[in-house]
Amino acid sequence: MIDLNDLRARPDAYQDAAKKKRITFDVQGFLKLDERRRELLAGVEKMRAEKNKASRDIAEMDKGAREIAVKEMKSLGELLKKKEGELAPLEDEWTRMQLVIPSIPLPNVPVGKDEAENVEIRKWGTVPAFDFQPKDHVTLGQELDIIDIPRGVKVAGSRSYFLKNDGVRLEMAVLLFTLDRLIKKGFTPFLPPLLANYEAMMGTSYFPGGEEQAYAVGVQHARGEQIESDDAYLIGTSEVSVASYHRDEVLNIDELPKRYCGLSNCFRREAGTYGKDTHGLYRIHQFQKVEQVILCENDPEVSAAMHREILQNAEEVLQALELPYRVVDVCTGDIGRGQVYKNDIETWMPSRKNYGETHSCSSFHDFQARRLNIKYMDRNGEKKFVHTLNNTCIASPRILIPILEMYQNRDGSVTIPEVLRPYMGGESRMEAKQCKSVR
RNA sequence: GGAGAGGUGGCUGAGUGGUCGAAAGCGCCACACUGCUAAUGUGGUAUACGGGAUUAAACCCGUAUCGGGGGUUCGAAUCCCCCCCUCUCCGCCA
Repeated sequence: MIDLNDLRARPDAYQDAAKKKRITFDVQGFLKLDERRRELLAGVEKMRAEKNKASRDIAEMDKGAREIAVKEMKSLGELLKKKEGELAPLEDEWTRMQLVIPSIPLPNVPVGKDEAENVEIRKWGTVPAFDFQPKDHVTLGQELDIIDIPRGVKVAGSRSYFLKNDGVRLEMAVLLFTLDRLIKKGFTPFLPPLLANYEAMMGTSYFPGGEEQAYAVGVQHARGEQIESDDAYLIGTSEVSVASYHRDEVLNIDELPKRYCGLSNCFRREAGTYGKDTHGLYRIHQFQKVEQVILCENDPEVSAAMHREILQNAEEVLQALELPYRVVDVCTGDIGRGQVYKNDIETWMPSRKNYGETHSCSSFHDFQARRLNIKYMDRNGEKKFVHTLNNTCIASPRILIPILEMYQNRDGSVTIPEVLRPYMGGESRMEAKQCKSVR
């Protein structure tokens, strides 16, 4: 949600933002509605004021006068109801439209139409040259008996998988390693609810717009008709739960910034991606992620510093894992409705012969905070909306793609990254046709 | 799922039909006092929307909001109905 006064003051800036973000939003149309609403509202409020005043007067009247006044009040009440009836649909539309007004991207965001126009800002690590024919993570996972995609599909449909044996341990290792690092840096860890209500989905700005990407929780009859539903959605990221943690709260400035991280399963319907990234563990319905969430002061410089911090945290994890990556400035066409600035980190994936997105670092300024109604008390006793930011710190099993592929050896075994070994009983290799769980 | 109690401002907590947007306390802000700190005194302090004055903020008026929605009434925090949530007890259960 944006500041309406700001929209009224510089409508062109918002129309421009919508255009650059490739979001359809008719600013002039909204302003017309806004004006019409104000007109009607003024009329309604005037009538209400009259009615309220008359009501107060009645209290001091004697019986006879009161009876006459009450009669007059009834007809006034009916007129008012009619006026209110005219206003109501306008108010609904006005509220609905406000939720889809995009925020204005920061000046340094490159203008572009889609992800192809994202701009690389730095690279780390060296893309490897194998002196043997490398395998992809699907083959490696199969041979090591740590990933079973066909049976995942059998049980849960497309884009499903089983991790087993060391695949389980490797994923847990990666998550725990990352979580521990963040905790050491002062982040408060959360295992948040995996189910969130509409308020949380809307507040973090996934709704309206992202409904079809979220699994809604309901009870369906076998024939498919909905017989019962809950106001609950499976989260696509713990950002939803963790950022909503302080919804409707007023924080103390001394508590800021809040450095939070959530470890959660993430669920995505991936509607509209048929045929895209169908191979392997890249695009799947369910995964696990350690997500960083920051609430800080309403100050662009402070939140910019926080943005750099959480971006660096993620980069440090990849560096510790010795995985080559690059960081891009996400262009206006690929940035979300609410984000004012966004970086993606893409990690080298040998089988794709390319960098693949593994992290996404977003600054929202007060866009989410307005929806979530999260404020803080300034030093002058003034209440302000916080700024919110979030960034992936690690997401698995997607990160297993580069780990398995980068660390594979000629004999089909996979070396366990050094920093993960303490989380895997000190072991250093995963070898084919061995099941360590029964060894 | 059954029975009972309850949801009021940043917090605690009064308020059962008419200046109640709401007592009191805490917290916070401003000012005063005071070697500093602490303490004390005085005043201020909900949010959103709309209008007016000014235009860097301050200010004035109005409307709505006491979990959410609907109803009764000239008038609702207060009465009625539905829903949501919390607590206690019972049932069921990983």
